[in-house]
Amino acid sequence: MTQVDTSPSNFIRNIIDDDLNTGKHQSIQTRFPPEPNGYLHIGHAKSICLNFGIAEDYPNAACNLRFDDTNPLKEDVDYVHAIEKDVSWLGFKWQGEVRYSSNYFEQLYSYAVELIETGKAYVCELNAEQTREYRGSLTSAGKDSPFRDRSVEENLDLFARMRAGEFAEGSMMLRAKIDMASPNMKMRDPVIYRIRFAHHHQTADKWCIYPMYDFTHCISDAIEGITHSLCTLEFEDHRPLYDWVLANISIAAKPRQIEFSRLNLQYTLTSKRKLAALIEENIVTGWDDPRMPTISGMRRRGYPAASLREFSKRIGVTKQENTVELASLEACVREDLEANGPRAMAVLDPIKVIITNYDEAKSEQLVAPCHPKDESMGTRIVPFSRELYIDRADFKEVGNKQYKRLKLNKEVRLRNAYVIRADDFKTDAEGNITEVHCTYDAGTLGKNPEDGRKVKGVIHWVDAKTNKPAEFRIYDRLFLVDNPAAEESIDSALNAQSLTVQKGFVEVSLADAVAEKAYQFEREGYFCADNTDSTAEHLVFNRTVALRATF
RNA sequence: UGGGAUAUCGCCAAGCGGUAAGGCACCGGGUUUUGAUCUCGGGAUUCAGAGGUUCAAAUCCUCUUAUCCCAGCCA
Repeated sequence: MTQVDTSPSNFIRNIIDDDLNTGKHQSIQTRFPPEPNGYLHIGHAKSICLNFGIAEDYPNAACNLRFDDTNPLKEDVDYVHAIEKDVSWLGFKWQGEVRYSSNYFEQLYSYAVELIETGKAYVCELNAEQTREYRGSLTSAGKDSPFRDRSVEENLDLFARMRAGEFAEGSMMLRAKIDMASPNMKMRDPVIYRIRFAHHHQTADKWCIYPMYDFTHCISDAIEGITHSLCTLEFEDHRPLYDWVLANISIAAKPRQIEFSRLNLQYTLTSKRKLAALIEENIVTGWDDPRMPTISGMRRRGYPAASLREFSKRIGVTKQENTVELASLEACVREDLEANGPRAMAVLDPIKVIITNYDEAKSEQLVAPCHPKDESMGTRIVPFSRELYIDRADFKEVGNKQYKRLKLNKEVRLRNAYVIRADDFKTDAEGNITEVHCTYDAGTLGKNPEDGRKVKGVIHWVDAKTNKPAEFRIYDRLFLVDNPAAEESIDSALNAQSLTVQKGFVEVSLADAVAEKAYQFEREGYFCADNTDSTAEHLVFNRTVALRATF
């Protein structure tokens, strides 16, 4: 028996192993640092699982949740709460209190002053357009700002007055004095403070200057004792700056930034900005629309947190650009739901079945297992009587050999009940089937026909008397193209059929279905009651994912 | 010659000089009161390409090619 390997291996964990083995670090500290400017999505789930996963797997390791809130214009406390909820729901616990970069504004300011004092930062008055011109291009060097050689005293004075609110937004900025000719654009005297007369969700109106990401992140990491600062590939060019800041201020800690590739998922958008646009344009109903790749959307859709963790584990962590197939995610969802979803029956597109040889006054309380393999899930009562509903797709007057369902004059098994034979059917004026008349074999409950007849097909059904009406929301991918991010106009790539609604019935045991709790509606797929719209009076079920279909 | 990164099966991904793991997808067989599940079996003579070093190379060296990222007072 080989041991089940639960902790994944990847190049980052290899680095950590080395750092532990060589004694560089005694324990590991990571952080998950979202900006509270939107909801978390599947891409964040990868990062969360990486950072918190490391914290869980290494001795004395921990992971902080830190809001990188240095741009008050884009942020909101509502996002803070939603993000906390999503991380918790995914099953992770952050160390101590939630952190905010804004907690460190005062220290950040002091370090900026230090940089000025050592001649490594200066107040620049170039406007935005001039700044861009002076920066040069990818293939040509930039040129020094005319304000670059101000005296320390003047810089100190100006910076203090920037903080005091004496200057207009955009009129001044603090820049690190590095190298305007650096081949790395990020090192061409990057802006480290800008003026913003904006209300901040954490610090209110205390500040009118805000530090930039590159200055803030590395220092926040150092303050928190982060050993490994994990971020995505687009920050590779920022690493020299990250190290430069820490090397040029009086802080001892030297966290290491390591970059990994972000997750791309087929047919889905993983950009907060673009997801926000979908909401803006009413293409979806909100961040938690079940079609959204957000954690809250997937939760509402019925994806188990464990399946998202499993997915993160399976896709791995590398520096390679990647686009993961949707099938890979869905396989994780199905695997979890197959094991954990109690079975039930629901008919999404009903037609009536009348069992002509079944007593009108009679009704039975059939007992059905909640799971075909897991007896611990128990059983449920499924009422059976003369009139039932089956799915429209499960009856045909004539069907070929491949069609294993109900055909005229043929038999089929009603799941958890009897074998029936279709004798007749009725249609409406348009020729649509409205009723199927059947006879049942009373000797086939819980056993095969005694004469040895083979009945191949099995179809699901609900009792016409005791059922509960329900709305079913069937979801499909939001986009027709596998890389919607590459589209210049999203609208033409939209899948008009991303949501279809069906009205049908569920078995009575589902009357009090709890929101987000997964069920397998046999032969239909995995469903859960909608956490927003489902009520006892009006049941609404979301199809989380269909069953695998192999015919 | 701006800089930085990446190239292993359709999609992910192990591999770290000793002769190509695994998952998803796919294709076959079996079981089954879910066309589900489960189960058994199949698949890279080959690691972007070309040279080179070595008894031995996906792993080391050289060159080439392709792709991604960087010119916000966003993160």
